[in-house]
Amino acid sequence: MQRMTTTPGARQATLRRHNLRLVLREVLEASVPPSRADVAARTGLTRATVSALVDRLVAAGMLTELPPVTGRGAGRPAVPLVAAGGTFAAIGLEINVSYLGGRAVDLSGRTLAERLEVRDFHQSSPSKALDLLASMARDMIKEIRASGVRIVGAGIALPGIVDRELGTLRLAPNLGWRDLQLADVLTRSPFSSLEVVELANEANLAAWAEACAHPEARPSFLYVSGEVGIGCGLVYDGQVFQGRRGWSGELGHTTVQPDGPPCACGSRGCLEGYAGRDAVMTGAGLDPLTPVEDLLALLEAGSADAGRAVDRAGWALGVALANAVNLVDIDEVVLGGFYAPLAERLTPAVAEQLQTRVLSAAWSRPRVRPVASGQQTAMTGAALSVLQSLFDDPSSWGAGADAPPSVGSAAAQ
Amino acid sequence: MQRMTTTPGARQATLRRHNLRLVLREVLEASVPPSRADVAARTGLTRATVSALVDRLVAAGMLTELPPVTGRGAGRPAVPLVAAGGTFAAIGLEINVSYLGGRAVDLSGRTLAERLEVRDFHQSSPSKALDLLASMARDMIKEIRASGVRIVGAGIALPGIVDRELGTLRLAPNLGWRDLQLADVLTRSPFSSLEVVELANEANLAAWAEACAHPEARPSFLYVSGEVGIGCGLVYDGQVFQGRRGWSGELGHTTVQPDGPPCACGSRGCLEGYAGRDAVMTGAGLDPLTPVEDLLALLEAGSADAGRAVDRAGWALGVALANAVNLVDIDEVVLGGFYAPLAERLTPAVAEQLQTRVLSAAWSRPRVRPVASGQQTAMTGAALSVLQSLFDDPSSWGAGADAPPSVGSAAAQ
DNA sequence: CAAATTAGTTGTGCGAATGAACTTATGCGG
DNA sequence: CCGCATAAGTTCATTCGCACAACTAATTTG
Repeated sequence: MQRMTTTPGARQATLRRHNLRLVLREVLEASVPPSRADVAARTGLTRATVSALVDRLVAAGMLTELPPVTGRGAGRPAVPLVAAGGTFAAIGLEINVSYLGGRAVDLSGRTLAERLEVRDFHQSSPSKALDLLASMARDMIKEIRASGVRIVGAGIALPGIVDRELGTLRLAPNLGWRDLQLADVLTRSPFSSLEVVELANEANLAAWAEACAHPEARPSFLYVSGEVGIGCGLVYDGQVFQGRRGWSGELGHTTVQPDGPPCACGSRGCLEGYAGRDAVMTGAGLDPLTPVEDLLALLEAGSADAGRAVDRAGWALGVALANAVNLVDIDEVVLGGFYAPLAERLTPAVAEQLQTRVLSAAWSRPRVRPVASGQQTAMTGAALSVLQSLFDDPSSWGAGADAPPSVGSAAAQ
Repeated sequence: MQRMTTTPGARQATLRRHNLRLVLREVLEASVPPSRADVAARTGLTRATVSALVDRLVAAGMLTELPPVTGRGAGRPAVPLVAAGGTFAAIGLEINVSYLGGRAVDLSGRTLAERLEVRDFHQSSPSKALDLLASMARDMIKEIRASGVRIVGAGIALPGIVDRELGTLRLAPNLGWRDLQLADVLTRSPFSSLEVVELANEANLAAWAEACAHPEARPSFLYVSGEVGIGCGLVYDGQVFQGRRGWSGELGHTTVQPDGPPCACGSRGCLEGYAGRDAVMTGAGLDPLTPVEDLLALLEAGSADAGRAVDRAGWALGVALANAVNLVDIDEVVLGGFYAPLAERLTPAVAEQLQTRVLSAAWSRPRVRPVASGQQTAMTGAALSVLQSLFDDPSSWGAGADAPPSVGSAAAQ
């Protein structure tokens, strides 16, 4: 679904780039470490070609050979290939309403560093938050570089509408931020030393992380990120659909009841008014800033208010999601953010609305499940989305040149 | 956003296929017939390479050279290239609730043949309608082949949920059809002689036709097809988003009012109940089968009922579209089907809802406009979508082999 | 009419993948 | 314990598409 403005003519270098990427992906997405021969069989390339490409990727520090496995029948034992750890990493950062943090992730998916600052950022000062974020990033970059890891770049997840082309945060209603030119921030201190710096919507990136949790499956689903605001990310065949300018996924301001209560956005009956964190907490008789655990406790204790608030959220979520599913032909919905811990209670109501309101539900019942990729998913997604630029073109990250004849970094003397 | 299940390894033939397609597209999408040198400049390929590729495409009958244009400054006059007419064509067929028809379209976009049978197919017999469609197709195929044109294939547009993988029409509520195995039909008489036969949703294909109307612009919009049912097609950067199984675009069963009137689909408050053709006609005090012109006349005459019905439709459409726009980051809505003639009256109400309900509307007002690609758009789209398979791989349609040394078909002797 | 300019063609060289033969390393059966 | 079957990985000549540069062709300009 995405094509660059003008596809450039393909030369032979394009061929190699393509196949290099193909081989790298094949290894990274495999459920069990494949050998060169496996990759050759799966891609249709010859063993000779794959071997040459793998050698480049190994030399560039993107893949590693594991010790040969013996005992799998006759023949020379295969050398399994896996993503190399400790050579390339990316930093994912996130500003959210209730926390701010960062995580550095390896090509092999390992977390190399992590920071988290839990604090209320409702109506906060952008410059203070951004300074905090920058110093966190600076700190992590220093730590990681010290251990000899090359940093591909950083991605920043934001809970609002981000114009990825211009580097602007148009609107983050719950942070109280509006029309921020983040492009300047990105050309300053820790970020200016990085090749790739990206902004994106929090929900889109969380969806990315969830998609990467099972790369071999190339899943398709709609990820719903329930926080104070409600965003969503559409994953299609393992790829995230980001939209032309990156504004997709504003599920929270989808209309559930056209004559419903007014919303701060100027519309009426938005999903957020029924299923946003504040609405649910308030409906349950809690302070909006209360942690989810307290709500779970109330539900456990059988509180009628809490039950009603959650049921109403599930109903509204179901209505909004049914609209989305009717529109884009997706059969799985993943509940993330603060919906994840509530999933057991939320799922039946959501599923019921999907069942009655989705036209295709009659022969293909949409599934609903909680997120599988853990906490603070968006910052992981931000890191992974930056690593993607390495997957997409390994040759521009050192896998292009011929492998050096031998020892160490004695090249180009 | 779309990738095949497993991308095959690229060999050198892949390179040529890619560039062949690139050159063909470049010529077809150009707003003014380009020369070989123009194409070279735009693609980044060398003039030599482009020349060789163009020669193949000309030999295969996909491109034609126009007489050299002189008087554009110094230098040897350029030979403009255009899509060749009269060598390749595709057949687009459509079954709709109020008509059934077909259209054969040329590579150059010219209509070579056309058939239309206006009749009421509400709750009709599938086999009768399909027989009629098949005989129409047979007739057109014969006529076109007689004039020496090669037929690439046929596409069939259907007003319902089509499973493109299985070749099944799952549900077409207004035809009264359900779970039809069309795969058999497609392996029978006129269709069995064609290389490409495709099924798709009517709205998706109409969106395709609309997208092809301005190929040089690579437009992005949401096409709304208002008929008895309401479907939509998402066009993104000139490409139609068809969904995994082709079920996308069921806008008509999007919820506008969760506790609204029950719909035949089993849900409540579906858009179709407010803005479907039957609802609008009935609301205006007309018989559902009345032609749109009568409704326009009533509006002209100042009928309060008609005005109210259309306004209500515009409001509901606006609500439903706002949800869609919030979800997918599209800034243009195109009104097609019976909404096209009503567009002048409908647009303000739709635009008003979009303005208040779309979160990004504050800084990027969504545009609303009527369709530009004429009547029975879906069958044109069906033909164009089949031609796409030729654009996508010209080499498999005769542009692969080396150009014959000279005269006629005296090759391979 | 010569010089400048641009379009299109020709021929050489390079690079990436192929394919077949080869080397390496194991299991298995006598 | 040896030799054969088997499979992984490597080597090298071949193939093929594109780049590059030199060339020819056809026009405008002065």
